[in-house]
Amino acid sequence: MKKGERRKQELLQIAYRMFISRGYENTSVDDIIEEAGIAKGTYYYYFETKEQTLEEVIRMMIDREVEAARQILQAEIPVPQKIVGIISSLRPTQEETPIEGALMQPENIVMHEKIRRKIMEAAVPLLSEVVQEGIAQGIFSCDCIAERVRMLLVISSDTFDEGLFTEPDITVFIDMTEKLLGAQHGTMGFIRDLIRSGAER
Amino acid sequence: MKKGERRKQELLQIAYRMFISRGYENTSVDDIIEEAGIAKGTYYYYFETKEQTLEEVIRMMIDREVEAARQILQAEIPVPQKIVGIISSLRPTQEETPIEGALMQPENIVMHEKIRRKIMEAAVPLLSEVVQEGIAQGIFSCDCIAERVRMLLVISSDTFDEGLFTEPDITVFIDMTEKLLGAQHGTMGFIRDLIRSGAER
DNA sequence: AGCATTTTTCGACTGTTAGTCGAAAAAATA
DNA sequence: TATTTTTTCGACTAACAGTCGAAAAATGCT
Repeated sequence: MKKGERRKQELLQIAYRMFISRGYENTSVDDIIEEAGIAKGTYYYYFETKEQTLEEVIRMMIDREVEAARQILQAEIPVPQKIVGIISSLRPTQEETPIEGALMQPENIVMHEKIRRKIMEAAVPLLSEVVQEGIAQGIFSCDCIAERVRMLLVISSDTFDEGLFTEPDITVFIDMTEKLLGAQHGTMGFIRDLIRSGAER
Repeated sequence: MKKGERRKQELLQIAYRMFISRGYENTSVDDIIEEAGIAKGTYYYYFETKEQTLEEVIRMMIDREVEAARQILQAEIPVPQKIVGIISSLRPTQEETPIEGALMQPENIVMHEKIRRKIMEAAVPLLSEVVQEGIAQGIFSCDCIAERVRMLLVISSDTFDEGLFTEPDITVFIDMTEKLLGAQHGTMGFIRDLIRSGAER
């Protein structure tokens, strides 16, 4: 029962790398087993279907990202920075895709969408907590927190996944974030500088 | 050159019906040709790939919906109603899926996402025009119209495609729509009644 | 150790699918 | 009628996910 667990982790790692770099649809089970140097039957001894592998790969990613997000949750930084920090730590791709980077958007919809949904689930409770904190500090003021957080995530993933970094896009995003949470105008303005300095790199 | 065009339309109709009712992924080319009573080669005489068929089916749907949306654009109704009318006329599924209805969300991501993007493209200019009209009438007040319209579409598709019709979801949606466009509180409140009366059915 | 049981591995096999191709049939044109 | 173009056919290929029974390796038991 020891060897098995190691093998499974190894396969998950390989699948993870390949799904990220070439995309889920463009990675065949044969590709994975060739890379791993095992036979078809061995693969299916560990996974019921290819989709289950994807599911587990995503769970792995999310777990890691949620862990990072929890760190930020407990950090000693201003609430607005926490929000942005958590959202961007839960962002997929970016560092994940070594060089290519864009291979996540164009034709890898299924994986992208599954990730998006899982992140949504994981992020709502975390961010809700931070928003509560913000309300307690008088920075935010709103009801229906979970629903607002959800909407914040939706507009974030649209804006950032789609790579909409024009000035008006950012302006609207900031404006909406502030109004969504009932924050004073300017509260989230620092996002602009963050994106600007991040985009240069 | 006449028979060919008819055949193609016929195939598009069949594909359309099958994609909608069973989903794109669950419809094989063999299913389509069996339904149409033709041979494989004939299908591929009209379409390069299955995906191209999907593309054309979607174009067909969107064209039809955009036509309906244009009617609303020119109608003599208040601007807020126009906005809602256009958005819901561009909504996929609903009437499209005769009985099943839900077959669009669960495991038909690729098609759903392609439709979403196409609708986005088509809807932004239409809605921007209406928003302009609203601004001229003093009902709305905002800059970055295209970006705001885009965001409105994003939150609409999330809220409605996902079927989030709880009271808080609707409240937040209405609130955000008003703030997004710089409308007075209450301007979009009628949406609640619309959803309520629509949901009963 | 020797034997039995469980875990892990193998790879040939099946079935489904998208897509190809050359040749025949049908329609249009001359 | 002859020829050229459009349309149709269906057998074929290649890629793929997933199955299965049997062999090998590891583990436990006495």
